[in-house]
Order: sequence, then C-alpha cells, then structure tokens
Amino acid sequence: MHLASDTEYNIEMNVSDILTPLNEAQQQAVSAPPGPLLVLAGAGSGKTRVLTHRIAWLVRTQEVSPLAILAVTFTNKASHEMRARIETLLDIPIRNMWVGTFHALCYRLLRLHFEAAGLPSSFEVLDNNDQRGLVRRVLRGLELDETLWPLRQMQWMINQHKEEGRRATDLPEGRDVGQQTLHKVYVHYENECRRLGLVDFAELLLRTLELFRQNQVIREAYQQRFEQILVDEFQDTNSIQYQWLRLISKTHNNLFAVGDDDQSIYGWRGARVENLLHFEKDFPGATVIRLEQNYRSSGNILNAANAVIAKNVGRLGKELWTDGGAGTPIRLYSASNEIDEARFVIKNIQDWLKDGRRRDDAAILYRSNAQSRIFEEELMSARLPYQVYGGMRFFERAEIKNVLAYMRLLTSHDSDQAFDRIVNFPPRGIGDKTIDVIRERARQNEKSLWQTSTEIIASNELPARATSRVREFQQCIDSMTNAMGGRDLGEITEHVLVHSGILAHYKEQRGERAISQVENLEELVNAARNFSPEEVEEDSLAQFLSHAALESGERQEGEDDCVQLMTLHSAKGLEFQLVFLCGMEEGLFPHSRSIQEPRGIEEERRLCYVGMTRAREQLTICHANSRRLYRQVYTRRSRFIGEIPAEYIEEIQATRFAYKPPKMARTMEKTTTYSVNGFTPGQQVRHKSFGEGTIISLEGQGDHARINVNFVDFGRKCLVCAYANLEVI
DNA sequence: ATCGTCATAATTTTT
DNA sequence: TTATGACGAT
Repeated sequence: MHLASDTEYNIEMNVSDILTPLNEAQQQAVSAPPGPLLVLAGAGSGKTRVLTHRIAWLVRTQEVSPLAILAVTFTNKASHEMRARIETLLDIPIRNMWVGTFHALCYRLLRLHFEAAGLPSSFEVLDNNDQRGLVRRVLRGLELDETLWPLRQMQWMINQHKEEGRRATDLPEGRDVGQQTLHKVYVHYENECRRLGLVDFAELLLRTLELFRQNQVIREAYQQRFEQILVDEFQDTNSIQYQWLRLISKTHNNLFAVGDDDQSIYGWRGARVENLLHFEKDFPGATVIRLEQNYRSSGNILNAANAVIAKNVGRLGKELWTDGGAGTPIRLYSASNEIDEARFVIKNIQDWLKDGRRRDDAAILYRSNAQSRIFEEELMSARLPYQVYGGMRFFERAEIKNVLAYMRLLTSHDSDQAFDRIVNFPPRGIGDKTIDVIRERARQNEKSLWQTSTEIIASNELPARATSRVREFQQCIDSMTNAMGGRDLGEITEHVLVHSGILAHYKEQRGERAISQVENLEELVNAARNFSPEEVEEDSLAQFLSHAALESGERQEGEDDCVQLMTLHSAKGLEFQLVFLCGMEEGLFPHSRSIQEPRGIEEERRLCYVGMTRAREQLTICHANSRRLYRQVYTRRSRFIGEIPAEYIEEIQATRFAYKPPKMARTMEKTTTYSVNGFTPGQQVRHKSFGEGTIISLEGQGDHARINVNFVDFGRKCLVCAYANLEVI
C-alpha cells in the first residue's frame, strides 16, 4: 500500500549488496562498530532500510546469530514489514527471531515466565475497551458518580501513571479529593486486575520490567542472550519502554536506536522525546549518525518543511535535502468555509485523476476525525471511492469480541471477564438482577462468577426461571467445551458461532449493519482457520485469543484504489504523491488545547512537519475563512501557514475555481444537487423491493428528481423520486 | 427484560 | 453530527 518504502528486493542479496545500495550516511550506520548508536533518520530518509540492512549486515558479516538479535517496533504493521524485509534480505526463515512490538515481545516474555512474574498461566490481555469496562465496574463498586469522575479520564490517568512506571502504591494518597479518589480507583483497579488475572497494555510492559528488575536469573539470561538490540521510532518510547531497553541492553551495550525527534507526535500519551535527546548523555560513547538525504519529496516541500520545523527549539537539528528538483510550489487555498474546502480538494483530485493517476496516491489529511465527514459527503456525491483510516478494527468489533469471549470461557470457565460479557448475550433472559446477585456472592466468597453460578443453581435461592436460565447457559458452555476435542481452531470457532446462538442472533437482525456483522463472523472463522500459531507447543486457541488482543487486526477493508482520508497522526510513516493538508486554522490546528503551553505548540508543529513531509510531488494546504465544527467557529488561519516562507508558496485564487458558494449559493446548491425532497447523498434508505441502500447522488428537482441508490442486495439503481417511495432509515 | 428516547459531550491513537 | 449512556415506558 502506501507504507513508505524504498526499492523492492526481488533477488537474493549477497554480502556486498547489503551496503552498495545505500548512501554514505546509511552505510555508516549499517556498518557501524559495536556500541550504542543513534540514527537520526529524517522523514523519507530510508530508516526501515537502514534497520533491516543493519540486521542483515550483522548476521552476514559479523556472524551474529539471528537469535541474538532483538528488534523492537511500535506497531504490528512495522514489525511485519521488518520481518518480511529481513527474510528477503537474508533469505533464511527467521521465525524464531525476536522481532516484534514492545507489547508482543513483553507478552511473549510473560507467557514464558508467568510464574516468576506473578501471573496465573491463564492471564488475559485487556484491550482498551475491556479496560474501560473494568474501570467502570470499579467506579460503580466505589459508588462514584460518573459525571463527577468521568470514566475516560480515570482510565486515562491510570494509564498515564502506569506508563511512567508508577503503581497505585507508589502514588501519594494525595491532598485534594481528586488525587485521593484517583488513588482509590487505581488501587481498586489494580486489585481487580490481580484477582481476575487481567493484564492491560501498559501492564504488559511494566510487569516485564519489574520481572527483569526483581529476577536476576531471568534478567541476566536475556541480557546475555541479546547481543544486538534495535529499536524503531525511538522518539516514541515512553518511560517504561526506555528503562526496559536500557536494562536489557546492559551487558552487550549494543543499542541501535533509530528515530526522529522532529516526528515526535505522541508526547500526549507518554512518549518522551527526551529519551532521544539525551541519548548521548545516557549512553556514554554513543555515536550519532544523521540521515538527511530525502528520497521522497520535492525540494520545495522539503525546504518549506525545514523552515517550519526550524521554529522549534531544543531539537537535535537536522535538515532534509534532496538531489531531485524543486518540483511545483506548495499551493495554498483559502476556502470560504468547510464545504468550499472539500469541493476544492475533490475537484483537484478529479483533475489529477484525469492525468491517469491513481486515487490511492492522493491523501486528504486533517487534524481531527470530525473533519472527515464533509469530505466523505463530497466524495460520495462525486462518486469517488475513498477510504477513511482509523475506524474500528476487526478484533475490536463487538460481534467478534462476543465470540472470542465464548472461546475464552471454553478454555477457562473462571474468566469473569468473558462470563460477564456473554452471560446474557445473545439475550437469554438472564437480567441485571440475576447477574448482580451472582456478582455480589462471587465477591463475598472470592470465587469466580462461573463457580458462583454453579453454587447458586444448586442452592435454589433464585427464582425458578432465573435458575433454569443460568443452568441452561452453563450447559450450553459445557457442551461446547466437550465438543472442542479433536477439532481445529476453525471448527471450534464455527461450532461456537452456531451453538452460542450468536450467528442466529445477528442473522435475525435487519439492516446493513447486521449484514456486515454476519460477514465479520464468517471472516472470523476464516481467520481462525488460517491462523498459524507461533509456538507449536502452546495451546493454539489461547494463542489465537492473545493474537486478537495484541493485533487488533486490519483496519476496515479498503477497496483497491481509493482516495485516502486520515488524521495527521495516522499518516505518520506513509507517503503519497498528492497530499492535501486541510483545516489549517488556529484552534483546530494547532489545536486549542495545545495552544496554552509552548510544548504543546511544538508538538503540533512537529505534526505539521509530519504532514508536510508525507507528500512526494504536490502539497496543497487549505484553510477556511469560516469553519463550523461542533459548536465552534474557526476563522483565523493557522500560524503554521505563516511559518512557510512565501517563496515556496503559490496562492490559489478562489475565483479561479468558480464554485465558492457561501450561504446564498449554498442553499441553492442544496436544492439542486445536494438535497432533494429531504434526500441527501450518503443517506441510508429502504425500498419496498430492493431493500436497503445508500443514496449516491441526486439529479433534478422536485418529484421528477432522479435518485441514485446503491442497494445492499441489488447494486446501483436509478429511481424517480416520486415513484420510488423511499424511506429514510 | 428490553426497547426507545433524550441529553450530553467531543483532539490526536497504538498496543 | 454522532455516539454513548441514563432513564423511563412497555
């Protein structure tokens, strides 16, 4: 796709091929002598290439065993990419090599040493939603008012502390009520995690760090084993990750860190650029190598980006250059409002496509997700296929998580997490009242919900109806557990789908959403069938479940060739021929909540830098003279626009693009092509015989208007408004 | 127990 | 604008 990548490798490499395709700085990095090394890799300077070639070089010329190498990334995408590239480079299978995300590697370590880490062998990984659910239960257990103590904020604060390595017990109890309450919640949350054998994302890292700190034998074994440690996106490491790296690299002192302080955009979730800034101080004798030659963008784009980022202070300093041409200037368009902006962008993409370019080489970038909607609407009425990044991911979907909860309950009946989720899903008449009784009793007796419900059935203390419902539920789970023997993962999944009643439940539902949910369930069976466990000895079902938690799966499936819409954050690491940087207004970008403190502004500026450097040949910057978003109006153009030297900018005059329809014209537009008789492109409608569909476009006026609908089951149809009898859903 | 309605709040996101 | 949760009605 658009993962920034350099030359493809299709031939096996010999030793000289490792260095020859590299420029001087890259070669220096790849063939650097032992010792700590920081590679300051600017945007588009070939950092993944340096990382993979470094590994190849170590293995091929320095006789380092692949098993003595630890390569860490942040995202699954990056780790897969790295693995694949190393495999091609070395042309040997590297299944056993330790390449992965911080979280996946820590998970692996905790699995291997669960006992030493103080975890039950059946510990579960909580994803974000699971964690929120648990925090909610804690808040309710403490009878805290959720309007006073917002759930998300509490969750955020807990994670914030954990990412700094602070346990609840490390926190002072606090002076004011806020701190005291947080402390209380955190303590209870940790207790619940311990009691239920739950591990959240931050816990994976913290627990591993503590394991290493406390257990000398294990620590030294790994310190000894990993002669060479490589980290990608070093500027994104948080406090624990950094300490973890320091600890594990201590014996051999070979830390190869690749990163870019100018692309540090995750400070708000605990990333510390300081880790990179102080590298030389923290690792005495460290070498620093700068990769400044850019292979991606035209000269104008690079110069402009350099100028913007130069406004930040306390950088390590770096200036991108290219030996390519200056290219076209950066274009700047002042839209009258957000609709004008969207139309301008889409018109430009259409013009560009006329030259035979690909849609997926064009990207629309914005600061916050809410901005995507207007683009989507305009793209839809222009009938341009598009894809929005950042939606739900596969394993995060409720229907998928429900099935997984069943599967979890099959392997460990005592998982309260799973029990809670599906005891009454699909609805089987076990209401809150019943569950509350079980929960309360379980808490008193310190037993699992499953055990407790067994006891409660036996004691007959619930109403007869409830008792029999709970019994039926247990029998259902038991019979599925019995059916597991001798089946493979795919068969188990299928069996669960059918016998839990989940499949039937979603099939009964009407609507497009239910259809896609059923599709997702089928896709889950597929995924289970194709799942190949990493550790052969281990239970493949358990591995599948952890896989689901750690790799939340693909983003929503994209059509082949779509215009790409995403936030600036998710654009990091990607590149496109044509980039539109939209919504450049003060308050929106830089975001109002970052404006207070200089550090906030600097991070926003880096975000701007990231956005600009995504473009290969054409960068267009847009701002609106008046934009409404939620209840706010944004009017002032972003300060970042002013930071780009005028010589690189070409202002696009609004008059050159005839449509500039503020209020008056806009309402007219609305009646002609935008909205007819209350119908608008993008709306979901129902038709007597064609079922449900999405309005694509409208033509004409009044009852004679023709309306173009894409039906779920019948495809595209053109209908006359007056006769179609469409019902908006 | 379940369904529908109303109010509310809303950067950025990976694991 | 939309998603979520609380609350009340059936």
